[in-house]
Amino acid sequence: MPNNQFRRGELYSVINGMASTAVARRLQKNFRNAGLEITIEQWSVLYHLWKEDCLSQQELCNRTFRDKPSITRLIDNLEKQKLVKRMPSKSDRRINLVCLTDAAKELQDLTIDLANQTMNEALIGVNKDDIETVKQVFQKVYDNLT
Amino acid sequence: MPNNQFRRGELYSVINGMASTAVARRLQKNFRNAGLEITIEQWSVLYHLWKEDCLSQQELCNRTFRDKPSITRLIDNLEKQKLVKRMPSKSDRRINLVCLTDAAKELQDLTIDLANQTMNEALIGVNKDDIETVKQVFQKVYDNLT
DNA sequence: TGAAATTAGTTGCATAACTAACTATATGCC
DNA sequence: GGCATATAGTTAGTTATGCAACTAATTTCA
Repeated sequence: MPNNQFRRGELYSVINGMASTAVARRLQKNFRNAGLEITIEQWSVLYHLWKEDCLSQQELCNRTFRDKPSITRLIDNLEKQKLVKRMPSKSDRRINLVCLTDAAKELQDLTIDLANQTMNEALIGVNKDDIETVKQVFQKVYDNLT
Repeated sequence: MPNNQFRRGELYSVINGMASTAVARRLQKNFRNAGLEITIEQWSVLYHLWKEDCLSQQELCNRTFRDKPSITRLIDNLEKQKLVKRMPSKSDRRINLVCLTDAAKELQDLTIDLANQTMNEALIGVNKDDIETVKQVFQKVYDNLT
């Protein structure tokens, strides 16, 4: 199990996503403790659908930074759990629109609360300017590489 | 495929490790282009062994922030590729010491160069103080959650 | 109009992650 | 000494990721 032997100055740890996986693990645990059976990856898809329902799979790829096979399988699993439904687009028969079910709509408030709580726990003692800096660095890194 | 539609101010994207996975993907690609068949996960294990050879699996868990089954399988795969060898510890028969082979030692310089190059590409236009801030925030988040 | 190229999505294969349950060895303590 | 507990590592099952190759529908353009 991970412990606290991380040493400051270890840039390669950034590659391994140390902090973000710690957040992800905690959020997953908080979902489980609340009796929710969704994974954080599934939740991240739902999150974008709550903001805008019935997106194409390609649009979900763009918004969640995943490739197409990943989205295909996440949607497969979400469909099995009856949280989303694939609807063929009327204007372009190549496209599946992914739409929320009522069951998924009911998860929105609770899970977003849990996510906010988790982020608050994670960010105790971190000041707002530094959070802004992290976001800007992430954006820059992402832009540099894509 | 991920594109550049990320919007600033989207904290949940941090959860998904957007930037660190972009770095990981790029490093993986750079390995492949150099004809190296190792994954970045395998490389992260080798990286710690280059700093200190013949660590126990538990110690590799601690240093790479992975759980025990993950390390078991990474070592399985590294052993298949003849890059490490499990050696039973003489003082404690529960322990496997994971030691580098000569083949692995030869990978050190090239792969660390590739990693440095990748980090440099990723960090173009990011100033040193901001990198320090990111590392400190990561450390704080990690400490908060563990 | 019709062939070539592009776009949306799926499938197969390999690697890796997490959880839970397991074996084997070592340690603590009465 | 011997039982309870802790530690090191493995195995099984599910989910997720990355890549390459694939099908089907749409667009481009000669």
